[in-house]
Amino acid sequence: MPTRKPKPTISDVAAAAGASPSTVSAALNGSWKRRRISEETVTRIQAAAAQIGYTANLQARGLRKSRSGLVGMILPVHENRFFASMSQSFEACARERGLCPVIASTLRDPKEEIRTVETLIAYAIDSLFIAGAADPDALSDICKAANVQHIYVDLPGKDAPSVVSHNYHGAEQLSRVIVDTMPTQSNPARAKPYFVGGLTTNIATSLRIDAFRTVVTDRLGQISPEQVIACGYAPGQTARELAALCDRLGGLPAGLFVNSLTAFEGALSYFVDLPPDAFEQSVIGCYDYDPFGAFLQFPVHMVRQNSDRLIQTAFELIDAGTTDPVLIEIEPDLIPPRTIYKGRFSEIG
Amino acid sequence: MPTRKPKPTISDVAAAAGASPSTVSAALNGSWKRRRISEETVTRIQAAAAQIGYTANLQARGLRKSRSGLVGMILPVHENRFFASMSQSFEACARERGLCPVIASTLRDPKEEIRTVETLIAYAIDSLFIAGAADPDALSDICKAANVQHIYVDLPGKDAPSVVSHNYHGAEQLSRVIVDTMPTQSNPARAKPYFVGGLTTNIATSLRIDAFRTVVTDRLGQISPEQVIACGYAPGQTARELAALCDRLGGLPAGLFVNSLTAFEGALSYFVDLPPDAFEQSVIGCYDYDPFGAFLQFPVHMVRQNSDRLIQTAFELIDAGTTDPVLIEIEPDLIPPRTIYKGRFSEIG
DNA sequence: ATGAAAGCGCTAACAA
DNA sequence: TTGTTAGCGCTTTCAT
Repeated sequence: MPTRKPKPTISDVAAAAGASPSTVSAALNGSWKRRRISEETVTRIQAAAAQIGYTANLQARGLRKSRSGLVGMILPVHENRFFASMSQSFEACARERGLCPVIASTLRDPKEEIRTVETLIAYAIDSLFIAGAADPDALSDICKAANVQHIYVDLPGKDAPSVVSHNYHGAEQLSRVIVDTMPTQSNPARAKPYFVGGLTTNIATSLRIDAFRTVVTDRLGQISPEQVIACGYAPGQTARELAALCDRLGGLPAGLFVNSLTAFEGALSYFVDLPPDAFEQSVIGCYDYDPFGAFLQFPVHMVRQNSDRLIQTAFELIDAGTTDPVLIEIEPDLIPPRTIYKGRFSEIG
Repeated sequence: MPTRKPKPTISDVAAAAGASPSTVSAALNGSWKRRRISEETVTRIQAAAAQIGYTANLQARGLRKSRSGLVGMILPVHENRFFASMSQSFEACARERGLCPVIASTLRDPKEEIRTVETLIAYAIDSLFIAGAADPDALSDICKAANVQHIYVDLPGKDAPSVVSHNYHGAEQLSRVIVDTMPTQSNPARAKPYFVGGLTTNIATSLRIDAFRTVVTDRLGQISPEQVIACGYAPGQTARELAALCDRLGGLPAGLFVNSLTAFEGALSYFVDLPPDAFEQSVIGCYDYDPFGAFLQFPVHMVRQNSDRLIQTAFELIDAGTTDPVLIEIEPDLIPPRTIYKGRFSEIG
């Protein structure tokens, strides 16, 4: 077992460079311009630091400055292309600003959300981005109590700024393309479009349902409550609900609006057992985009939220110190079936 | 603008409970059992703490104990179902241990990897999990210099324990199913199987290529170098290479082994422009699994790495303080086309 | 059974 | 132009 050599500290550098700790501190963190320290000393100190392999202890710095340099984001799941894109954008924006991103998934569990936010605050994060929380407003309360700057992305909240997709518009477009291209069904039970997935307590979901209802009523004259199945996000649950529905109808409905990728994943696990021609009499759409989802066995219309703009705009608000509950809505895009969207990382991977 | 009320500290609690800071500290972090503090004082202190809404400053604690309670993981990209699953498993394991996970993506850029690891170390992470690094061994050096416990997941490294998928086995199975089910092609140019994606400098890729070569040679008698196109992970690049290949061959090859989901995504963006019958004379496989990829327009054989077991095993090694470069290989699973694997989160989403 | 005091590594006044 | 000092909030001997 090799002897643990302790990490060099600022005073080691001071000793090596023949300067005082505070001078070293200033020389190393850039604040030396304000402090009239000779450029020569600075170079000497930097050399010494490099020489002995000094790197700052960011915990200590954070403690002293009461700014940690950490930015937090919470989201429901990593295994979801939409949230994964949010993470990717979030990281890029955080890095640009010299901040260290901390991303936590909370599985849509309100208790877990609260625990996680408290933990992040305990680490003195400078700001928090909230995506897809089950109980957004509870989180706001915690942040306000702790005086932590925070912002909602993806879902609007009160008491803090929000940058969200224009859920109504997106769902309206998706509903229209579904309703307008639905094949005519010989079986009248299957002639109606259905909405499946999500939770009515989720604001995004409820806006999307509104849009779906309006479009359906507008185009078809009426809609019945059973056409909206907000059975949550869990794939397993969606699979079961869909199976039950198709059982009742005698096949897939002519139109299916799947709300969220996780629900869609559940739908897939049901679809897998269907014969290939089962999809011929249906048109399917999914709110949220996944490149693989775009090339399934049957065509799928998808709505792509612009995670880059969502996150970038949110960062700009945070940078500006915005704290009042403005609401900015970003237009999502309707992506036709069999279209692979080329993201900003398509030359990296 | 409301007055900033500073977060209550341990001495605020001390004052409120009529005790000393050190007693409060002990009472609150559980170390009071060792310190013979009366149960009554403990309850009194806990009450006071709850009363004034005290929560520990984890930065300060970390500084003092030189253990932050943070565990880091680096990976190439979030927008990849395999790595997203790793994140999900990593979070769960970290939380179980009362640790706070910090996940960073480094876009397969060696410089970025190093910068990121240095940042994580500067935040005094207790340990680091390395997944899919472009230059794994450079990271080991940094960790060792800083005395940070670390482990490789997904790719083996030297100088530290590794828990990886059995890449050879996985690729062998995938190659076999491809070669054995390849349709006979009228056009001899298209009769051979191809490997596309990844980098030969990546150990996982090179093992998979070995397996592919061996299987092809074994079954078909020979293999030529041009059958292996290790053009990196970027979707755009894979798309271009594939387009060029199909141009040369006059269509898709009879067998295609796509190495990694990002490469597969690139392949898709080429496939999208092909007529539906273009896939009839080919069998396609992808190393790594994606639920949507499992139900594409054409059947896809996929290899699913067991991220849960990968991460769990790695955590056990870390828990045990293992520091020598053991290599543990976890068997991946071959997933037949049109099979949706039900993960542990299928009832959550 | 509890408290006093020192110090983790850093930065920000304030002196010099 | 640089050094000295105090202190961020916490834990940990060591006294009491």
